Amino acid sequence: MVDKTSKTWSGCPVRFGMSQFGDKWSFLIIRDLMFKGRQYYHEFMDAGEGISTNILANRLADLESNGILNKSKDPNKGSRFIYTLTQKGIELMPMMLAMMDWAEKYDAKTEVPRDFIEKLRNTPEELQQEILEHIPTPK
Amino acid sequence: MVDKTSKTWSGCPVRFGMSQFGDKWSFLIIRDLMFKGRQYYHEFMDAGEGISTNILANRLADLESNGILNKSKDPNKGSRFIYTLTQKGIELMPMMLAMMDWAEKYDAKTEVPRDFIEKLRNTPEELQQEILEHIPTPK
DNA sequence: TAATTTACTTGCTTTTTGCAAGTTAAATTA
DNA sequence: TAATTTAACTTGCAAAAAGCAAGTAAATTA
Repeated sequence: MVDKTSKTWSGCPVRFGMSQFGDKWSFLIIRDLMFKGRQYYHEFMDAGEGISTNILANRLADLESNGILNKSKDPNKGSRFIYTLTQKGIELMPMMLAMMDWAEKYDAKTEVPRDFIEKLRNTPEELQQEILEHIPTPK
Repeated sequence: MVDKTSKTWSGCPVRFGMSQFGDKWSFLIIRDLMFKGRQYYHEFMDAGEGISTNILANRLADLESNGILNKSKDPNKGSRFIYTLTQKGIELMPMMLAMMDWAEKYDAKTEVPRDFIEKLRNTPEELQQEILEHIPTPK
């Protein structure tokens, strides 16, 4: 799990990042929210990564308590909750895009759509704006 | 447009990133190599994060086998090894800088030098070049 | 050549994760 | 309106990983 107890995180930004979202599952949840349009518990479960239900619940709670995502009732279906990125979460986009740029370069198997990667490298601001417009926000 | 169907990105770049450096300790080691000038085993141990020696050895081996860092004998002291970033590792810099930018914004306790953060936000290319010039490379 | 330095490895305990089954609350169906 | 289903978890236990302390091995220094 992400370390929350270490007294010594004050100071370093990388250590702060790790304490807020510094594990595999958190990154994948943020990816789902930011690029895949997923916003329900079962959608994260069914994303195909193999996350366990207790771990998903734990990470969602951590990310919420860190102010990276927001949990609210689905107005159209009261038995569901909707998870969305907060502004703080949305602003992780440059980091995520930088990671994707790197991965596309070094992993032959990575399959980011061609026009996505071209926009990322040629007109990143435009791409970010476009993604932003498609990210659901809490109403 | 941004993909939301989850069918594409079968080789997901975020997942690839996680498989290559996706844990707290790996990020901190990369930070040490990239920004702190650390390059010896004992320097990572003494960085003050509290990493265990077996975990450090494991992460260094993983990062090396993933081609992110390079291990070689210290020509000046044969009982030491020198760890340096490869080109692949160096190219994680934009991601690391994006994380630092975010953390500086959201963590009151983060203490990135003011001119560093200003350069990061105003002339990022220049900053990257500057950092690059200070990163030790394998001889 | 004996002691020391540096970089690990090993064995054991504790913590975290993964897996399966169980629970709860809201919505749908009978 | 009672019974079933759906969605989002929680719980308990086994397995894996991390943390801790002590030990080892290859150079280097005395």
